[in-house]
Amino acid sequence: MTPRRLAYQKIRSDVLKRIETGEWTYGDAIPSERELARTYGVSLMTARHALYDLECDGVVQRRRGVGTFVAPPRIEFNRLSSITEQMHARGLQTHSKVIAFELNANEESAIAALGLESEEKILRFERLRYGADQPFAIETCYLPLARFPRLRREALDRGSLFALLVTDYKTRLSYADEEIDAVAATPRHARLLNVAANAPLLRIRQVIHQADGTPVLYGIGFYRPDRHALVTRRFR
Amino acid sequence: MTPRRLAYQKIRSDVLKRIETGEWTYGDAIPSERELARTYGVSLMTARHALYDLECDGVVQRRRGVGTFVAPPRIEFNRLSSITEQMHARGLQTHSKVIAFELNANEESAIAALGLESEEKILRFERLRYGADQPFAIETCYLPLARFPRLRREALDRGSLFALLVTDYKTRLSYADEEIDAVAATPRHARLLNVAANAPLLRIRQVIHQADGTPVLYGIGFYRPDRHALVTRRFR
DNA sequence: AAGTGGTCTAGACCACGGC
DNA sequence: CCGTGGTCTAGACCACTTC
Repeated sequence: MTPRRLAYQKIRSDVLKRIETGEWTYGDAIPSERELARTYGVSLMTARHALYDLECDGVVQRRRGVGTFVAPPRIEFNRLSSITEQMHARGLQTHSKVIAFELNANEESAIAALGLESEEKILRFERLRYGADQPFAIETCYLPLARFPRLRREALDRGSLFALLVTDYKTRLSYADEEIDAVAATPRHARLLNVAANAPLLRIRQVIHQADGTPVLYGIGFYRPDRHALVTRRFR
Repeated sequence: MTPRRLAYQKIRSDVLKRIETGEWTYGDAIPSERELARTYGVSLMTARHALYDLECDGVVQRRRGVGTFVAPPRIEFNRLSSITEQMHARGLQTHSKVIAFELNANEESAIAALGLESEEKILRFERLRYGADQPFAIETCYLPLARFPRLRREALDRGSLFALLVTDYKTRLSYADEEIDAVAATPRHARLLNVAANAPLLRIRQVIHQADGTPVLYGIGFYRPDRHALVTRRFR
């Protein structure tokens, strides 16, 4: 349970919940500032604070003289999200198989990407990822062992790595720098992904940072281009 | 008619100006809420409002118990820019060779991407792009002829397509939706790009929109992954 | 202890939109 | 006209950081 001691956060999350559950949907008017202030027994400024935050987050649109309305659902571009989250958002099932797990890896590229000293221990694991029961990606992750002790292989089998980092290790994920290119499948990759040898694969290398800027994860993923295309929007 | 300056906006823009002129730079403390309130003769809440807005815009960082500071300059990621612009920013020379130019193309994918009727005329051209005198990409562009009449082959040889669209046709470029994957080089691509047949290539398909949302350009690019990687930053 | 940002009150008046 | 959001006041107390 999360402590809800702040009045404006209480209002904020209550409104958010009603929108998320579909009780209020796109275009619906939500209670006015004065009404919220009255029902929650707070001052106008406090009710405003809640609505202002929701407007900044794009959840809500306010029109002077008219009211406050649920904003149209946003399409999130360029968002850092895990495969599990992406697939789930589209209503697709995923699962993974951990095919390698090593407590003391030693790879220069990972050490450099994570900004570590060469003596530090690194956790390395490799997962074969499935969507609709077909393998579509191989991902290798490197994490500093000191930051994530007791991370066990079994935990990875069960669920989302992102969820694990956030809940079990209190990681505040912030951003990822990514480099995307194309490579030919090695015989091993070809076998695991069920494609021809030398078939083109999309390769994404990423360093994920937490809120304070510290790198927490270095990942290399190889994706079957027929099953996973990267979609982005760029602005001028 | 002079729009009356609201107190919090006045504070906001004054602070912004001092940052833009370099009077206050990255890391500097800016006056506290109470100090701003006093010097502008407004209440605390009003000074707070100004600082809160600046924080939302990422101009300023606030730290409880410490103060408010100028935020580090933001790096613009995921910006829509042409190859010419990207290369130029890194101090690299590029040139292109137009290897196809067709006034009345008829390709379903392009017509659909541009949201046109099937009878409309489409301009199609293909360019082989060089960086440091080595070919690294083949790009095919489709544009609605009605929007860009008199676009001549010679103009493309000379300079940047983006510059042409902006200056000669008053196009206000706004955003691009892109789809990125990997494909094997066709024999023709392999020959032009000087790679082995079936070598992996990065493929980027994009629809560029102008400010009013109208699609103005559909492009397919094939990139040698050893000479051109895509770099992005994604935020949580 | 002093100073900072964070939350909150109980009002006020203004600007706007719809009826 | 009434109800809406937008701005603003003059205080209050709390939580946090630094000295």
